[in-house]
Amino acid sequence: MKKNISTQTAVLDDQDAASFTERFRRGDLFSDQCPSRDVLKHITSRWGVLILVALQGQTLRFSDLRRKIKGVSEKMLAQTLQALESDGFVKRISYPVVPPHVDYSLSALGEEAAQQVAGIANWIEDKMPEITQARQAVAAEREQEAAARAEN
Amino acid sequence: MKKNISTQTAVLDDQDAASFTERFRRGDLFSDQCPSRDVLKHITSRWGVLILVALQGQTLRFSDLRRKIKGVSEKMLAQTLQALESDGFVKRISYPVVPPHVDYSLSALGEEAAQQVAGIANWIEDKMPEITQARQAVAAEREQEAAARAEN
DNA sequence: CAACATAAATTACTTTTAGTAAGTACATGC
DNA sequence: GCATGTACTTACTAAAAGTAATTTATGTTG
Repeated sequence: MKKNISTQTAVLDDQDAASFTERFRRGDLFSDQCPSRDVLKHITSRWGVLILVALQGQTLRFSDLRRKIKGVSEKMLAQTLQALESDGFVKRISYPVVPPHVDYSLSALGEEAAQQVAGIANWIEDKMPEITQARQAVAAEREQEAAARAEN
Repeated sequence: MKKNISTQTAVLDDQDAASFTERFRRGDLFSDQCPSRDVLKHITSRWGVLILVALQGQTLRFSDLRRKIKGVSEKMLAQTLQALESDGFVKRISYPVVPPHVDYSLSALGEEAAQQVAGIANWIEDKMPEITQARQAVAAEREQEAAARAEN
């Protein structure tokens, strides 16, 4: 933490400190250091989104998830599941058998989060043709500009 | 691409190749290599979410965004804006004046995307107290388990 | 007239994160 | 006694993000 030099800044910092807890109790994603940023990070992480959508309304084993979410490594799957578990979105139930058997499912909070990210996921899948078209249009524009710059 | 050894796998690969375009025309986020994965990456990237929400319904300059989104570096802001522009979500208008003036706003497609991510953003901010509680509960559980393991 | 400020980047460099491949534990079937 | 299946973990490498200084062109200040 920064040391205060003048009395005035000290007072200002104290006001900040007083509102700090209150400001972060309800999340504020535009604020640096707000814990909600970590939650956003976990939920919207590359594999977090897909895990949440995959587990919506169903229980799956580790290997099921690995098969369903094409391209995820065991390391990242385990890591992301642990992050989501820490946030209370994912429930992990381990049966002490050999070979191991571990079930993953969503908590009530996790199902809510999953609905939100499913919104994005479905929107992207739906609009993918439009997006592809838009990407090509932007790329074409850029080429034209590049050609115009080359003439000078 | 893998070389086919038997005729049978060749046929299977041809089927895959035939359906490849069709399978990816509409996005499939669970498929590896589907272009929709890149779009998801851009939209749900650490700063992508915040940029989309910040630009919802309004035009902002580069420096406005930098001020609004606390903690973003100039490099990452520029980089993420470029990615979102490539996907056709963000419109960039540069006025050739000194000092430079560049306006950023959302396209129709971008506004739709922003609505989706705003859903997550608002949900997190709303539920942050609950999430904080859940996290503490999970942390407490883990400590208990750790203590139980230590007894053995 | 030289120094400085300004907005929007970009570049070089460091640190953090993600990806890859191999290893671990233990019972069961061949 | 060696391969198999499951859910991880670990060591290493590649990629991405963070940090700080530099760029560009011009108008204002001293």
